[in-house]
Amino acid sequence: MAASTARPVTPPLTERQEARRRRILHASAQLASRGGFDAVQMREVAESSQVALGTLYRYFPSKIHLLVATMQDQLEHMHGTLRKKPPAGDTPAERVAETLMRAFRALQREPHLADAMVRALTFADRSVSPEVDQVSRQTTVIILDAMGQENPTPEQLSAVRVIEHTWHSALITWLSGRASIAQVKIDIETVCRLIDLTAPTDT
Amino acid sequence: MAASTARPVTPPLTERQEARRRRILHASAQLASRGGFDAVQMREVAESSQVALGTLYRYFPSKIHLLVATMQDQLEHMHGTLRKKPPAGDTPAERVAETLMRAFRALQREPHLADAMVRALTFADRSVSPEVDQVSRQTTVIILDAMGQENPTPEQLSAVRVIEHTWHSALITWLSGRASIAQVKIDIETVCRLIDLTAPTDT
DNA sequence: CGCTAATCTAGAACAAGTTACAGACTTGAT
DNA sequence: ATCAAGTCTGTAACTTGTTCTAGATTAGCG
Repeated sequence: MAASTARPVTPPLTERQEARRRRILHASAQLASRGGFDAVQMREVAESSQVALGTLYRYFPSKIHLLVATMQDQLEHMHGTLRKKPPAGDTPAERVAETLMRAFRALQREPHLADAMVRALTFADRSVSPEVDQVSRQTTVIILDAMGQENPTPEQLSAVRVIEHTWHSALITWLSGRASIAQVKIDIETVCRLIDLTAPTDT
Repeated sequence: MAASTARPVTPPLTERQEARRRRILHASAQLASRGGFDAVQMREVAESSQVALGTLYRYFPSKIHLLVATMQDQLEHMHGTLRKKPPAGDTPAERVAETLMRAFRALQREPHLADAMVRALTFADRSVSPEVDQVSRQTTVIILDAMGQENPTPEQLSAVRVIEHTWHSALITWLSGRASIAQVKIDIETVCRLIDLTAPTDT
């Protein structure tokens, strides 16, 4: 089972197609950076990226797909950036918390973009599951990286999932103005303690 | 401070108005129970509840407001139900996990309704913050109830917030088919361990 | 009862996501 | 170079959330 894990239907894009795709993602991020989720209007994205509306929909079958893809794109960036300066904490919990806080600070620099991406991510329905899952896997990798765990136990994977849950939901409460930055920090630090709970138990 | 904690602008409703409000919420829940978020169409809600579209919007200024209010409504129900049979676990963590799993099973009985409510909750923007906050407070009360904690420490409140984060986000992953029921159970149990971490520490 | 303000109704109108389609352009193979 | 298949463009249409308006109804008050 699980022959091709990723895109089942991605006949390699030509150069111009790749360029179109980039233009679209760029326009999406740009519009999102201004007014957040609402400002990413499909007609505007099409116009900004010099592509017909129908073409936009051929590349990204819905606004949600587009924004989730935008998030994938940004995540890759971020992972690259984070790799360069690995977190310095002594314990896995500290390093994960530090990593997430660093990501959080990056999001704070573009709160509108964060709004668009995170709202899309949590609003996505089943039709976007593969893409959302991809984002989730990418996030998992980042967290495991920070933990410095090569072979996580199932227990640790649960902890990582819970951390991701908290991460997404805490972002939402922050974006909708119901939690302060300080509170998000506390929540992240709190949930990261779960790692200590599952880390040195056995072997 | 905090004179009127709740609705600042709620001149008491007449009987007929109260009835209209109930009809609307009922129609909303009913439509949601069928097709989830998408099936709750404002025109249909208006028609089902025998109210003009404009009136619907006077009562609930957006679809999201309506669905969040529907969730408040359902939460009250649930809180009542949960009260009757308090959880039987020995530790606070067990009792909270048991309570949430009970709530989860209730949601499983109406997955479409759950979809509509949870999607609305996480998609809500700042304009719905008061209402979403109300839901959050209600959830907090339910969890604290299960813990049996009268005077939670700030640390415990953080743990509760993290549990709520996990609860919402885990529901989302389940609703969008990216996590199984078993996985949600594990995540809930995992995060509830945080309670042990913060419970008997001091005093 | 009769008045006035607020509320409700029916329905049109508008906004943005999505779909549909006819014609022009590209691509790849021969 | 030519042809067929697949893409892209421009544009209109459709859907559903939201807003607006004019006229009916209701509620509270003298």
